[in-house]
Amino acid sequence: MTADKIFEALSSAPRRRILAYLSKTDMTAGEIVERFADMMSQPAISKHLSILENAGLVWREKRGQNVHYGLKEDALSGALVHFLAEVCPRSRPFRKESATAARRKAATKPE
Amino acid sequence: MTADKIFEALSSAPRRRILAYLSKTDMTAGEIVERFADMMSQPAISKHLSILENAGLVWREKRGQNVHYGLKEDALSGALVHFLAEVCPRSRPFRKESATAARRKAATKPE
DNA sequence: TGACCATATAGCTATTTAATTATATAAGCA
DNA sequence: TGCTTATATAATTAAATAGCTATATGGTCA
Repeated sequence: MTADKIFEALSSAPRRRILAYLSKTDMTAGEIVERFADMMSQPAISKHLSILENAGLVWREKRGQNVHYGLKEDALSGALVHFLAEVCPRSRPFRKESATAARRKAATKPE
Repeated sequence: MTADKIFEALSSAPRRRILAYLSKTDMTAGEIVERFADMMSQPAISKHLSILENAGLVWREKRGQNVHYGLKEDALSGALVHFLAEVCPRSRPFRKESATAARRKAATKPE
């Protein structure tokens, strides 16, 4: 939830790749592990997922034997837009646009 | 210049703080060191600056005895907006806005 | 209950990171 | 030239990260 945790979570290429997968659709841990087959072990992915969850960037839901993960778009775009607004003053317009996007998303998929 | 380097550069709180300073005005290395007095040594700051430069997020110019640093807003906002567009499909509108902002910035401060 | 999935945790190791102090480089000035 | 200031680099060390294998946890199903 803090900027520290979010940016640290984003500093890993595998974790950014997981976020990209989740941006298309929710997935189970096992499905994500498959995408990294012969590249990384199951426990490694599990760790990455817990880091992402801890940063507040993904949600997790146990359904029976499986654990489903999904992207929390608001948290991600919110954090980056906030940072951009702070550090790229000339990009201020982003802010207004972000508020709109956030509202649109909130209406679609309440967390 | 790569996403890897940029996100790794952004993963450090002191480095993000340096970027925030530079978003207000260009500074010399020494001025930046002062802001971190009794928190971090001069060589530590020097290293952070070289990581930021290496990621393409700041420029550096030697003027006499001093070295001036400044933010490369285009690189920073470009990278983050590109990432947002990839990972937060519902934030697509950002893209159009970003193109506008980039053009505005390019006209103001060519790299 | 007992075997079998799916996922998480433990314990370990190698690598990377971030800081420090000490020193080098190079510009400015007496 | 020789001193001082500004910045970078080197060498070292402590702590954090990322991966692995092995194992635990907890749900499902016969």
